[in-house]
Amino acid sequence: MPDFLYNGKAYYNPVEFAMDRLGGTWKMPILWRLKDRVHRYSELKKSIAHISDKMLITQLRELEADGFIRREVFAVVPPKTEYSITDKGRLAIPIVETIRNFGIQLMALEGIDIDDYK
Amino acid sequence: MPDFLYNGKAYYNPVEFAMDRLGGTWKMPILWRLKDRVHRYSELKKSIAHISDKMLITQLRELEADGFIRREVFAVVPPKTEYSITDKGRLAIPIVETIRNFGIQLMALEGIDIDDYK
DNA sequence: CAGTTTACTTACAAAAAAGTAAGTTGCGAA
DNA sequence: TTCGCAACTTACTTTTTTGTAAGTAAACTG
Repeated sequence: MPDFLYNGKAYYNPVEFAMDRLGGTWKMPILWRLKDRVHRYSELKKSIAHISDKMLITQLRELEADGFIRREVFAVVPPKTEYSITDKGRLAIPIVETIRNFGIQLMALEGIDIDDYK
Repeated sequence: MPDFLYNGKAYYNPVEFAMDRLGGTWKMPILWRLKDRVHRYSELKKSIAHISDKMLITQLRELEADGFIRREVFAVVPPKTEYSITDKGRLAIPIVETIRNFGIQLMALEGIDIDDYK
């Protein structure tokens, strides 16, 4: 397995490259919400339990920098910002779904109640 | 999205549950090797560039505790230990492959050379 | 009896990710 | 003139993950 550099960072394999973009506690939950419809910042905040402003905004910014989502600001007061998924971001949805289904499968194996996810 | 507890830890969604088991720098590379054949500790060490003894052994232990791999010790000197994937671990392989393919796709989009992974 | 081999183990340090809490902006409403 | 709203921003701390380096065990070899 050869190494490669991207934006000054060394990666050892494609899994690491992918997870550097999709990984962490919050990115996949965000993409999962945006796959169905546009969300305002405050809607994401309400929809994703436990996330703090700091985490929400940093993850949104990183997803935007990676081209997975797009941010549209409206010049109104109080402010309004809408986040939506891009075509590139849509490429990630099947992967998120695969991971999610695997999680549900593992949860079922461990006897964790799954009904909320069906 | 409801929370749930497992082994004293709170999870917010199935993705987090799955990634708690498959995530980190080394677990998927290990499973990816074991999918084809049994490996001795030293073979994994040689095969996975940059991994330290500490990381290799801790990740192997966690994968074993989660039932994804199995460890067989031979009573010989110098020691010999073989690691192999379990049926449960095999369930993870398609997920690893999906993530890996997505990583390759992203790398291609960024103009990173992909030939080594085909 | 010192050296070699393999699979670990341990202590410690560094880096990365995540969390907490408080503050900022601009304007329309009360 | 103060208040509230929505979308951030900042400073700081804690937690988690990863890395580094050195050491151990047990038996066979020369």
